[in-house]
Amino acid sequence: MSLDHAILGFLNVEDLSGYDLKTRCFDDRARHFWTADQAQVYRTLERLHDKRLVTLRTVRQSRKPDRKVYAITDNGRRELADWIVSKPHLPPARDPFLLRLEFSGDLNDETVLDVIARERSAHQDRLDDLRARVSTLGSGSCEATERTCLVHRMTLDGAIARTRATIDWLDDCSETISAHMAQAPPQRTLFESRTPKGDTR
Amino acid sequence: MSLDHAILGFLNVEDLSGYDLKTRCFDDRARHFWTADQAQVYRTLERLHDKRLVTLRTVRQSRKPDRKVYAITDNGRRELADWIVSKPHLPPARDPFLLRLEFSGDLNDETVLDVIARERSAHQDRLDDLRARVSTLGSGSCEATERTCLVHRMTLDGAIARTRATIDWLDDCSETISAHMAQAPPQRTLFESRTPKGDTR
DNA sequence: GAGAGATATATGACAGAACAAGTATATGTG
DNA sequence: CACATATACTTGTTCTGTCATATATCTCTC
Repeated sequence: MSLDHAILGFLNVEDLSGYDLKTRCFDDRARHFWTADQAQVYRTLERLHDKRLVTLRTVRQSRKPDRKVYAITDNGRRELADWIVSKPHLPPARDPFLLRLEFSGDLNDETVLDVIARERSAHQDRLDDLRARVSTLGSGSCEATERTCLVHRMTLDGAIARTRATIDWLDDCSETISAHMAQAPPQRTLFESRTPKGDTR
Repeated sequence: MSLDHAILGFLNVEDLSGYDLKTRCFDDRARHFWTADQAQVYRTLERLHDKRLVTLRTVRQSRKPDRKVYAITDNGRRELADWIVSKPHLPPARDPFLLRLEFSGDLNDETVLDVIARERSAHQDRLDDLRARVSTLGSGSCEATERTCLVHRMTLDGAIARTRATIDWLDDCSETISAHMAQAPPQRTLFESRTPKGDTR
């Protein structure tokens, strides 16, 4: 699965320890398209080592705990390249906000507007973060090859494009509901006043 | 988890069996924002029943297997309403395509263009499906309340907006790489170029 | 010198999700 | 008549991801 290949991908650029992968890669560089927690990273590294896709050397440090530094093998590189060009499969859609929205038909307009506004705010925060990261790119933070730098920039642009589209759509939703409010009479709130239909068990 | 609330949401509209939920709800109506497999649906229904959020009645059918029809309880409705207005949390980003793109710095341009084109095609299929579903909405397929119909339309619009943004961005990526190809000398290929043969991972 | 925080790795327990397969009945198709 | 398909529910297994916690050392600050 993808976490294996994510780790192989980072190791293809440079040798890294589990700690490096967690902090520098997943929490920092890749956080707009993949995340992983520490336990997952360490266990996956073990698995990749068993499969001979990475090698391991222990680096003693003078005044810090030992580091276990992993390096990709030729098998690992082959596995990575095969995966990159393998058949694309879109992950199953799973969007908690659309779920909420779908079921908010019974809520009053003010409540729905508030739910939308809070969702918008979360996406705006994400957008600010993405833009801040793009703005640091030109200024020497990308010391890798030009191509590596280019595709990284592309992933940020992709995340930005989708986030912007989401925010614009949320604004449309707010407008639609506001318009609906203006022309419709104040509504009854169905949620509190449902007729109890169920006997207990 | 969200699946619990998805099921409560559907049951808030009408009583349903596990089979109904799987086929009519998750595979059909909700496939643009949530999916679930059969095992998951049945096990979740059991859990909701244990928690007294739904009730169960068995309906004998003359020439078909019995149906276990579930109905939401007042507790279930309360749980659902609380969840809808609860603090939004954006799910951690997890996009296999961005992962591939990030690590494709070593591939030759033609290969990357092909990977992008195949990804675009998958999104285009999704977009076609979404548009087809929107176009059936006006014509009486939405027999529910006006509000229920409105928010459902909004969820489709949201999925469309994001898919369109993704396709536009993929086109930008293709253009950028084509431009890069035109001006740069033929590149060394660190990876062997691999024939893009489907293989699911 | 006490405590917070960063560096570094590891394990146990568990829930959620995916994948596979099994049971049963009825209908339609070639 | 065999086979596929639709209806309807169930079980087993594995994988993935999350959370909490543990160990150990060093640096910085109050």
